[in-house]
Amino acid sequence: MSDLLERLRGRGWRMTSQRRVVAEVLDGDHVHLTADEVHVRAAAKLPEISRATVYNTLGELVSLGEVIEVSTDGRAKRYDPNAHRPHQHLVCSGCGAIRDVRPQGNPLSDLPAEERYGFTVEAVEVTYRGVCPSCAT
Amino acid sequence: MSDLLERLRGRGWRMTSQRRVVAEVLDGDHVHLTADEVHVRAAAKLPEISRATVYNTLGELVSLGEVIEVSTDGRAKRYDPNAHRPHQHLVCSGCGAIRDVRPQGNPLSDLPAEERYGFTVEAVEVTYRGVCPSCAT
DNA sequence: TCTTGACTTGGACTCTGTCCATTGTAGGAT
DNA sequence: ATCCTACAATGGACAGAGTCCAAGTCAAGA
Repeated sequence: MSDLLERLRGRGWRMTSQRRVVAEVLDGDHVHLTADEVHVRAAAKLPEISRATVYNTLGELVSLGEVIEVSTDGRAKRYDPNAHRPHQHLVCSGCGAIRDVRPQGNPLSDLPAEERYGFTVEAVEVTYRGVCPSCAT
Repeated sequence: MSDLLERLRGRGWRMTSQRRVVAEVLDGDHVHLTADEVHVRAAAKLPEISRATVYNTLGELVSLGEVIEVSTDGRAKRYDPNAHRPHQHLVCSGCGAIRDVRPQGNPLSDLPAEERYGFTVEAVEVTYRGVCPSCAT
């Protein structure tokens, strides 16, 4: 994750302890925290960090393309630091748990022109929905 | 849409003027209203209908599988009455407009077992993101 | 027509997220 | 090493979306 910090510094990001802590909290695979969860974990390391700063920092990371914003359920958005490897999400309808999954040989053939209604299509999102082992009891 | 009302009555739904009005508002193709928009349009026909009833009714229609809940942007959920023909969504990142599109081949190839993390996979959602003609200026 | 349990109402409340004026500080300049 | 200042953090008020609940209403079966 220090390479992330390097990259950000290179882009002219002013490095503050708050931003560093938020970046640290977002490290790892299969991490999909809500802004509030990020705040709680960040505050454990830096108690005086404010909610507004967490929201600001997450928003900046998303704009910079370092973090992906995922809203799978209409509740709180989740933040996925695994932005540099394309992947899809497997979501539990019970508890909302999310796992990253990788596309097989399935390149999501582009939408044919006659189905585009004049849109410029830029991305495709695939979400698998199901029930996780813990919720399946 | 009267066939919808028939189906609901058949399932033991008590038919009230509020429910009828909500069902009418949701009629048509490419309809993806927010709960609030449904409330405004319903209130135009039945002024005393309450927000809570609109939410209740939409929730019931979703449970019954007659309407699909779509949350594409972390803002208000949208309600899609076109639940009986499988389809995908094309969403404008600018204004949030949604169009229904139909799958070409069969992009829903199941997730391979080794990628399921023990989940029971029940559905796949595909969302194309882009910019609509009006926002492309 | 009567009865009753299902439905509706509206207002309070929660959760998520944004805004803004004020205060603090990273990091280049001296 | 210290000073400056533009950029960042703070926290509290605010807003939008949705849920909850106690009380009143009504659809439809007897």
